[in-house]
Amino acid sequence: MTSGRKWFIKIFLNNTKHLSAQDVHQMLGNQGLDVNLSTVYRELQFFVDEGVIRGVQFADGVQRYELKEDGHHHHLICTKCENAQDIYMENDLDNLEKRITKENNFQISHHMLDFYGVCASCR
Amino acid sequence: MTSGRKWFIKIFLNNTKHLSAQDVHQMLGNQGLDVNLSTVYRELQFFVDEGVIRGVQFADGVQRYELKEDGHHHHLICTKCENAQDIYMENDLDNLEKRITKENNFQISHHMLDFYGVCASCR
DNA sequence: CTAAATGCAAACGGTTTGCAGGCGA
DNA sequence: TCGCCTGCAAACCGTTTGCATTTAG
Repeated sequence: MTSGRKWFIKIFLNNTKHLSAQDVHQMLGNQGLDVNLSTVYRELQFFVDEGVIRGVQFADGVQRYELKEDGHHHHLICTKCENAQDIYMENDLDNLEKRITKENNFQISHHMLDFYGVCASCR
Repeated sequence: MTSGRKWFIKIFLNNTKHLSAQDVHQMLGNQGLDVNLSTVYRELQFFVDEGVIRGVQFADGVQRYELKEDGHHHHLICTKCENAQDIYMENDLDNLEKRITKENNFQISHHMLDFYGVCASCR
């Protein structure tokens, strides 16, 4: 457990956002920590392998990460300010998944559901 | 309307798949059409601007395209063979969208819903 | 002391762009 | 003819990798 790694955890725990490698790199820089960008990528991969974080993709194709302990949820992505917030749904799409699995003979393991639109503060 | 552009349309009309620029480039090549890759990107952008096709993103971050006239639908993406098929839902998530819009004060314009799993032929 | 973590530079894959020439209307 | 379409090469951006060095346990 190195000092750099400790900072990683702090950044993710203190942040509700969905961070790209560049985001993390910049936030470390803001704290005076001059960590190499490739180290950032390696740390992110490390935490993915450890099951601590998980990658998410929005429409721009950039890889972002979120804490896995936040559980399964979906995103409201503002097309103006680019911010994304999490939303949680009871029962999620369980019934829908069951129906689709049956009707299409396709064994669903998980899904990604993201809503795009304009958030309250951008309207 | 150049000869190359005609081929583009054919490829999309004859194809139910979700094609990346590289896919299209290769398919053109298979037909003996040696179109430059950057031309492919430009054609794709042209058809996006014209409203003929639309970009879609799966988990790998590669930009793919589908015919817009296929209407709104979702995807069943096989994690083994990487193929994606379209599924259509009556009423879609209309009620869900309304509820979320109201509960979160977020004006939803559209959504992306993709299911990941194993398709019939890969099981 | 050893394995893991890091910096650095180079390579990579997908995508975009500037420019010069070619083609369609 | 004129403007759009195209090829080519170079640049770009996010990401990965090899290698030498430093650090933690």
